[in-house]
Amino acid sequence: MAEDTPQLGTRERILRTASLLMQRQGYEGTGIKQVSQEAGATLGSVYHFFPGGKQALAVAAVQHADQEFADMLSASLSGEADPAKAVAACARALAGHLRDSGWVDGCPISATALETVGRAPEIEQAVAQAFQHWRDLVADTLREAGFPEDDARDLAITIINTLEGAELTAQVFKSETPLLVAGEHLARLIGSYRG
Amino acid sequence: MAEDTPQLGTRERILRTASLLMQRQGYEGTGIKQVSQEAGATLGSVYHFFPGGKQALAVAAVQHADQEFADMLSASLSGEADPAKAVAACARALAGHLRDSGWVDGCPISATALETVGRAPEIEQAVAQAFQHWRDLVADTLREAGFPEDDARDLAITIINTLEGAELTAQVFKSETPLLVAGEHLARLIGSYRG
DNA sequence: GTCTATACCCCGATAGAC
DNA sequence: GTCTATCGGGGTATAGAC
Repeated sequence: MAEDTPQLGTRERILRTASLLMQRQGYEGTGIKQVSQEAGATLGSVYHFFPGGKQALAVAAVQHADQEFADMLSASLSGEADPAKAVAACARALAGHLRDSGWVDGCPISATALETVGRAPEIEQAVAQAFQHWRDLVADTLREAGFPEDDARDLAITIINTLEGAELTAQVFKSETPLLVAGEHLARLIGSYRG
Repeated sequence: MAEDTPQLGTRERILRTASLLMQRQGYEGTGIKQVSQEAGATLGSVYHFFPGGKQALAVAAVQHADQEFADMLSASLSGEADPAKAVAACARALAGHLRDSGWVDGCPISATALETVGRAPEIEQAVAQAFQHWRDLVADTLREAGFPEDDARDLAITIINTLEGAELTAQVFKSETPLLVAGEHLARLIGSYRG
């Protein structure tokens, strides 16, 4: 675990560590003791900042990951004028990042999502908000490029879904191919609405 | 938990129960004691049939889910002559099944996959084999419909990925929409290769 | 093959001194 | 805000009678 810059506040360090560990190990696989140790904090501090316990920590970690991923998404999407090219570039960026991490840093919240769906409503809601947030960023990009409202909304749904699935598959196969192919297919799909 | 038909062998009961629980709760969230209880077996029986412990049980459960899902996929794909329509029908079938389960029975192995990727090689390999198996079924369907080898292979990758991501998203939003939209977009993508 | 008992460990959570 | 000690429970896994 990378030591975070020491001038970071304790709460922030706990949050980042929890978010990273839950990305890699999921909700059930991540212990509060492990979070406190790798964050360089004590167990008491964790419960001081997150009195709601593990669930509250997970909600905050998901929200933190939401913002981080949204920032990366925005940067990727604004790099190209053509949204089809922008989405393909985004897929390539995700593939590179995944490979650089040794195939462990995929979607920051999908493991937690799958473990808690239908079983921990507060976490589930935070996950839904994140997905909706990312969708909206994509839909906005499409709308600004001139796509009609309905097409933009539907395309945004599929774009996020497909990247999600491709990232999972890329992790399992330890290969960039699923993400790269997904990027090209999504560009093709977007292009098919242009004609 | 539905009581399985009692004439089923103990090993088979354990396997089905483990597969179902890991589908809903993931690998880390599913305990061997819970599996044994809900399967109507004793803890000793579980270790009798799966001396490798929890990891070996998970590998067998993933392989079991692989076969079950492959059967459902084959049935869906062979229901329509046009592969574009067949994939859309498959998405609708998944959506209906997911809804009927109260949004808990999504992809049977993705939770386990995300929790164990890079951390439990044997389970990871079983997951990769399942994904490859499903891909091959789709690729075969496309090839039989006259698609060139390369296109069939790439399309199969994206089709499985997209269904995977759409199922996750449908669970989180408790809505059939992501799967239905994915089905239509995949049909459109397949159609775009028809010239 | 089935069952019970148990060893050993780590989990989430709390209490209370500082 | 930080830290230590600890509680109660559940986790995986094993031993050995039947």
